[in-house]
Amino acid sequence: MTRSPGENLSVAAHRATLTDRYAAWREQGFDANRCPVRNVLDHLGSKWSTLLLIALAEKPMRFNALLRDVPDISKRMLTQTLRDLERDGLVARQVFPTKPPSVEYRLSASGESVLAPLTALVAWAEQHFPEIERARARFDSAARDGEPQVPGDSARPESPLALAPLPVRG
Amino acid sequence: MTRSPGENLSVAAHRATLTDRYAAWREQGFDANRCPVRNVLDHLGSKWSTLLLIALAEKPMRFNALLRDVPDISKRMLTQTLRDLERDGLVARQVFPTKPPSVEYRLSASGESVLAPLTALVAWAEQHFPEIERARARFDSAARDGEPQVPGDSARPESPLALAPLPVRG
DNA sequence: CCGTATCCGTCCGGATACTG
DNA sequence: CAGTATCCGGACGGATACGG
Repeated sequence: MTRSPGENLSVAAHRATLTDRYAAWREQGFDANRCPVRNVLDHLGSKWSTLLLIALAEKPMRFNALLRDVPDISKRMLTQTLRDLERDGLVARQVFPTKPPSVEYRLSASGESVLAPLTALVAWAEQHFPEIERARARFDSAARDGEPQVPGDSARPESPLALAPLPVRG
Repeated sequence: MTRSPGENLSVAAHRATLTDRYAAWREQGFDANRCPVRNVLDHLGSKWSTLLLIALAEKPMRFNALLRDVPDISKRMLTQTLRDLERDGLVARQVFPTKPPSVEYRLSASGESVLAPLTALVAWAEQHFPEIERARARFDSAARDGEPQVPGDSARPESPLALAPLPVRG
C-alpha cells in the first residue's frame, strides 16, 4: 500500500467537500425535491442520457441520426430521454419547417457545462473498468463457492480487534 | 452572452475527449459489455448508489447506521445497493463476529478514487440546480399552454437562417 | 443486529403499428 | 422524417414477515 501523500490529500479534500454537502442536505430535511443528487444525478444516471449527451457533444444531430448513432436505443426511449434533457434545459430542440419536417437537437450552454464533470466520470470509468471487471469476477466466483474461508486470503481481514460487543437492548 | 475564451477552450477540450472515446467504443461494435458508460455509469447512476458512496465517504458505517442516515431507503434496497457496490469493488464489507453480529461497510481504494469525479458532478448539480428548476418550470408551463408561439420570446429562437431545406429523398 | 424471503404494485423499456 | 399510440413482459422497489 504505497500511496503518494498527494493522492491522500486529494481524497481527503473530496471527502470533506462531500461530507459538508451531505450535512447541508440533511439540515434541509433531505427533501428529495431539494437534494441535487436525487434530483439531478438521478436524471443524468438514467439509462441513455449520458450516451446522448456524449453523442451531441460532437455536433448537433437530428432525430434519426441519433437513432442510428446510439445503438440499441428505441424510438420511444430516444424521444423520452431527449424530452427529459430538454426539460432540464441541457438540450435545445429546434424545428425546421421543411417538408418533411426536420428537427435538430443540440447541447445548450448548460449542456455544454456538464461535459466537464461528465468527462471526468467517463475517464474514471474507462480507467477503472478492468479493475471493476476483476472485482466482479472475484465476487461472483466467491458466491458460487459458497464464500469459503480462504486461509491465505487476507483481502477480507477478519479483524481480531473488533468492535466492543453491543449491549443487546430490549 | 459574454463567455470567457477560457471556458470555450475547456468545453472544446472535453468535447474532443468525449468524441474520441465515443468513436473508440463505436469501433468495438458498441458492445454493452465493453462500453464503460453503459457498464459502469449505469451502476453509479442507480437510485441510491451515489448517496451511499457519499455517506460512506465521511466514515465507515454499519448497516443500521446507513439505514438511519440515508432517508427513505428500505432495508431491501440498502442491502441490494451495498451488494452491487461490493461486487464492483467500490465498497468493502467487514463482518465482526460479535453477538449479535455487526457488519461494517467502508470505501475501498477504488471507492475512494471515485470521490473525485463524483465531487465534480455533485458540485455541478448543486451549482446548476436553480437553473435546471427554472428550465423545468418554463418547459412545463409551455406544455400546459399548448406551446404557443410567443412573439417576444426569443428563448427558443426559431432561427430564420435555418438549414438548407432537405432534399426529399424517395 | 443484519440481513433473507415473499408478496405485490408500479414503472421502465422494447416491439409494433400508425400519423402528419 | 419525426414522432405518437398501444400493448406487454419484466425489472424496480416498497411492505411485511421471518431467520441466524
